Amino acid sequence: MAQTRNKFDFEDLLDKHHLKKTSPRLRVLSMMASKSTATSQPDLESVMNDIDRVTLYRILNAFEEKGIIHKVFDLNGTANYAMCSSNCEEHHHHDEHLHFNCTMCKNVYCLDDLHLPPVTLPEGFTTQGFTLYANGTCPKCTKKAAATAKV
Amino acid sequence: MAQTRNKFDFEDLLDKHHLKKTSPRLRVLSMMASKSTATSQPDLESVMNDIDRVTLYRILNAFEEKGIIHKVFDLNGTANYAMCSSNCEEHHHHDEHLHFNCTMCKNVYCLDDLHLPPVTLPEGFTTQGFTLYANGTCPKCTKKAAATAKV
DNA sequence: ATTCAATTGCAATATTATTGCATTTAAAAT
DNA sequence: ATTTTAAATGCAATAATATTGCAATTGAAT
Repeated sequence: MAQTRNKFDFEDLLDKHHLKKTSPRLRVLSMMASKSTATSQPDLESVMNDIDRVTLYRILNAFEEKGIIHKVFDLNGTANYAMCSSNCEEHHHHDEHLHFNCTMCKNVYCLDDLHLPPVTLPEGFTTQGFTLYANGTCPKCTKKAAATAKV
Repeated sequence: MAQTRNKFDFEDLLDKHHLKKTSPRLRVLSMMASKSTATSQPDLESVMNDIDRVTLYRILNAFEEKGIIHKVFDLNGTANYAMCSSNCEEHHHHDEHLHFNCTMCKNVYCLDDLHLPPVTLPEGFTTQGFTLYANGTCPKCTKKAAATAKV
């Protein structure tokens, strides 16, 4: 479930990272925070079509560098962005949770609670982090499919 | 280690999938099979710069559809391609192994032997498959780093 | 209120991907 | 072996996506 955040949370967040509180930035933040899934770059663009494409790129990059959001490519290679959980630090993301990519609605769910079982790598490989992806059908689409099947 | 394959293996492979044995296709296959890592689209393009870009796209798509290769996006969102292990079927890939993405050389290693520990998804999610990514330093780059550090 | 630096938006450019079509090539048929 | 046919390639055009430079604007500090 998306955390409930208000305007002031976002302003504080920007302050904390020495970013100016501008309207495009606040809008991007509130859009992302309102959703339970990650938001794809195309979606952001079409919803915020009055914000310049380039500005959007720059906002997303800035947020990512500051550790406010994290970027995750879905299984089709499109970039998706989601708010970082509190323990993300600048330049060092902790998004080692499960990314569930629904093949029907394309949404990417960040399932924070699910942590990965430990994996041992072959000799010589050292790792900074893991990311687990799953693809399949999300609850919403499962329901939808069941509903249409009944008709 | 890359399997040793010869020209005839590739011709058989194409035959099996009712694809004509053309020179561009055979070259793509032999390039991919000669490497122990997946090959990025940019690399393919620059090495095979005499093959038309469009042709390359079409070859890769055809191979992927037939289950000859699989496509994996590295952590920067660039497409990488690797030969499928024998148990890939058309339209249904079995690439549920670990994809190790080296942050130094950018190479993607398909570590087939490493299978994933079972993961239980939250209620409502049904999955078709998992993909585990790791990023870090591969054996080659670790050696390289050690060598330069000594100097 | 004024100043200054950060941020935005626009224009231009670069990179990456897709589509249509004429030409070529591999395989099938004769 | 030659001809025929369908598949595959390469080129040109276009679309979609990403990046860079710069002038105008805006938020925050003075």
